[in-house]
Amino acid sequence: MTAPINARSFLANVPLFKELAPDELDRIAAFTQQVRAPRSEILFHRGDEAKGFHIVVFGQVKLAFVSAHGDEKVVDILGPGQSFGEAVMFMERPHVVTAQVLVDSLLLHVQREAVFDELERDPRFARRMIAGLSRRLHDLIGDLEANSMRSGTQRIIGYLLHACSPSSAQDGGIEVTLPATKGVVASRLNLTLEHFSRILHELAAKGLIEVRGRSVHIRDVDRLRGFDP
Amino acid sequence: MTAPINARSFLANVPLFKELAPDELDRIAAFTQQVRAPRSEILFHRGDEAKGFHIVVFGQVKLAFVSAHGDEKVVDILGPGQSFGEAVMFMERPHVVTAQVLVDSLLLHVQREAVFDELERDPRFARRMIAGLSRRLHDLIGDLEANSMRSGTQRIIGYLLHACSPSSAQDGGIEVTLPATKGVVASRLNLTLEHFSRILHELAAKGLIEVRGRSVHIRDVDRLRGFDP
DNA sequence: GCGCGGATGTGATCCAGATCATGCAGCACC
DNA sequence: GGTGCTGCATGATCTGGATCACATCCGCGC
Repeated sequence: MTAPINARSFLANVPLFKELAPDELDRIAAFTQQVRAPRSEILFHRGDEAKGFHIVVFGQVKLAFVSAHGDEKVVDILGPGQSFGEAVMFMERPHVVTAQVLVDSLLLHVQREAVFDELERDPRFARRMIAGLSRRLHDLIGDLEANSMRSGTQRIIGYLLHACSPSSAQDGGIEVTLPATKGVVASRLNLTLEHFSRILHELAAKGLIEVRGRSVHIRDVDRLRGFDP
Repeated sequence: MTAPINARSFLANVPLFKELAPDELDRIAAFTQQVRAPRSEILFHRGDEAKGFHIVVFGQVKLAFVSAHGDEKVVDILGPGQSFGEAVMFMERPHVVTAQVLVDSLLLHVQREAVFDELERDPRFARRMIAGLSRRLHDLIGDLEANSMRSGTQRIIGYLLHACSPSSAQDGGIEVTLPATKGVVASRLNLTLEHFSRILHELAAKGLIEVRGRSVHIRDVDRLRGFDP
């Protein structure tokens, strides 16, 4: 299902490919295919070969470890503009996580060859790629720190604060909407759904937040930030 | 304490710089300085500016999170040939971990500028850098998985097996030497020293390993691998 | 060979968070 | 207006691993 024309215009808006010359974009587009995936579809499993990497155009994808026993731990929840699978593609290794689509989505799949070729040609592209990997690495270290040095409550607070950081600091508080079901977010934070639920209610009981379905209202950002110690 | 001549010959043997042309090596060397650091010296703290990245020539360095309360969690233990600090350098962000020297060491410090310049010039170098970052990312995801999906015992077994994987599979078993004190290794595995000690003794009690100081003798690799479930 | 400090072993106890079990609310689909 | 699903809350209980508190061991300088 290759559709170079459409893919091209999407590509042009992905951070990674912005400012590429038209001919470069054409070459990339030639190796790119659109992937429509309905909710709950699995894009790849751990162990599958990585022939390229994915970009989310619209929709939502989760990356997760899945144990032999079926229980899973969500590594990340990805939305429009975000990409995944690059690292594993560069190493020419099988995927280490499983990617599952959370809501009906459109993705682009860029083949390895296109990226490798472009790296040879355009140092700016290489820089962009390096920047992307570095950012990922940085975020991952942040998660590692959170998981090993902070309590569940602290992780949730951190997550809420992070999720709302660029948003308008209205003085009536801030509204944060969880990107996925509570179960998925809980797992992303390395918590069980039950524990997540309890902590949310505890924070609500202390007047720090209000929860209505997936939307969390933070009454006072600073008070939430300076909580618990 | 810049010493281009010596640094050059070290650089030539670092995986990252292997196969670079002599003039490229010269340019890098011009921006590289040797750093001698005695045991327990801190190379940088979380929050310090990252002006470049480090390579271990000989010796050993640990990277760790340090909480306000003084307790730490070791992220990695690095030996000769390994480098660290690249990701943070590329993002032009302060360090997120603290680096402390474990035994008297010699390091190289390569300045940002040298790397950025070289990236422009040599796509092979960019590829090498990308490969390095990808590997790091991959390993980190492995740690994340271990910490969130495996028990302490499983993490220790995994660590032992990984540490001996390329070594000679003598049929009398394999000898693994812990790279640092048990306290440091324990923290690396996200365990307390006490817990680590107990698990080691438990494994020894089951006849799977023998521990004598820092050296661990694995009687039967396959039996160790297929333990616990 | 003595004393000292860092690195360990071991027991007793504690606790955050997981598990198990159950109820229930929405919401789509006959 | 059931009937079945998926998502969520909440109570009761369990447990891996952390903490605290000592006792040791071992190398090293003097």
